[in-house]
Amino acid sequence: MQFSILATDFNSNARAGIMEFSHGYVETPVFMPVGTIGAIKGVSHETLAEVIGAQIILANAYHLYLRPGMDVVQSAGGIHRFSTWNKPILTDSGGYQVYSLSPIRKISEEGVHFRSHIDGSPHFFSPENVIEIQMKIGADIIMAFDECTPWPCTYDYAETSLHRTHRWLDRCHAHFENTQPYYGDAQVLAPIVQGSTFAELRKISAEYVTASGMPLNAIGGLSVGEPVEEMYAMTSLVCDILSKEKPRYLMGVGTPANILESISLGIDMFDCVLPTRNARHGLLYTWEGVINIKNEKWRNDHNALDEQGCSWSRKYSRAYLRHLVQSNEILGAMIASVHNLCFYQDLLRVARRHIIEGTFRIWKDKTVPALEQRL
RNA sequence: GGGGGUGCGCCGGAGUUGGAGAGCCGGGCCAGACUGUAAAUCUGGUGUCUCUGACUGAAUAGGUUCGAGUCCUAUCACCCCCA
Repeated sequence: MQFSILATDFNSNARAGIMEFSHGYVETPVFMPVGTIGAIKGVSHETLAEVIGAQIILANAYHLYLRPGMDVVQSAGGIHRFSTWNKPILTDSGGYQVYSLSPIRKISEEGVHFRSHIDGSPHFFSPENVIEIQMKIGADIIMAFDECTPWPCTYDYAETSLHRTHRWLDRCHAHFENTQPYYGDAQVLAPIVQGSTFAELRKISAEYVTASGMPLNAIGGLSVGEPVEEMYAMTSLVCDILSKEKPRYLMGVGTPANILESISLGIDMFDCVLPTRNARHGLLYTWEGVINIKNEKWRNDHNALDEQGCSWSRKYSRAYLRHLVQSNEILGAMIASVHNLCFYQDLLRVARRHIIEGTFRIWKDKTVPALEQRL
């Protein structure tokens, strides 16, 4: 993987760059739509590439491992061939599921025993087999196996978890170095900074991750319920420590405003379920603010969803989308998802342009309040 | 025209052997939540008011009773059967 920084903002830590993978280029800062099971819910790959213009997407090792299973993905020749998405893909390790499926798992030094959320069957994830699974999936970027700590959590818990995550990182690294890619395409392993909202722990973790010398670094364990100020504080602190020459990935973030603020702190990569999940629940993001399309006030609004949006957003009306979402029609979820992903894509594209022009900070300060309006 | 049956919330069900209803379930509707997706999910509201509490309410009008959504009478509406 190659990463080049093309421009840096004058009044913030924002930077614009480009990453090169065996499956293509990715311009940063970038938003990666979340396709947990190898599909962005409700959005075809054609639409994703041609209408939305996504450059890289996420998939999840935990979910693909449980279903359809590694045998299927491997016999297809990896996730790119299996899904027909031939641009870069990042797989999450399942560390987040250790957090979100906490009632049905048990963490030990060796790894995590858990039950399938699908059929209750018992399974075991270790740093080694999670790397193995992700190499078999064949994503361009694979994530270290970590524990995403819940918020709030005690200092002691965060510290214990943090050191275990670091030991797991070393095991991930070792297994990664000793394994050849299954499909001949280069893969990179990304370590994850943890430490909850404790500055001291975040610093230790950022230094540990930096010392591991990997080509792309991630920040995890944020946007799990903590106040946004704490999220920004931790992100800022960690960005100052992580290598400036390497891409920084803030996992699971966030709202449009979160993304712009985090870019200004030095983040290059984002992923979040909000644009797709909220789309299915009727929330649309626009430059003027957030629209709840289910609200009665749109009932007879035959204007376009968003005049500044993509071809779909300019074509379909608010009243029509309200009707579709109201009726629980699949097409409603599809249109809303495409709209939101297009908006996120646009947001990042405009942000990048301002970074290159050196006007990011000013533009960001002016834009964020508008993004947070409710329409 | 005769006989029988049924009437309560926006809708559909359930239920009430004369004994505490603003009240069960589902739907609709109105809002809210959602951040490395166990999520096309979840939560709340949905008679009126001067709203931490009151008031009105079981088709309508009477009646019996300590007490009526429940029993009686009349009227109205709808459904079924006969002519």
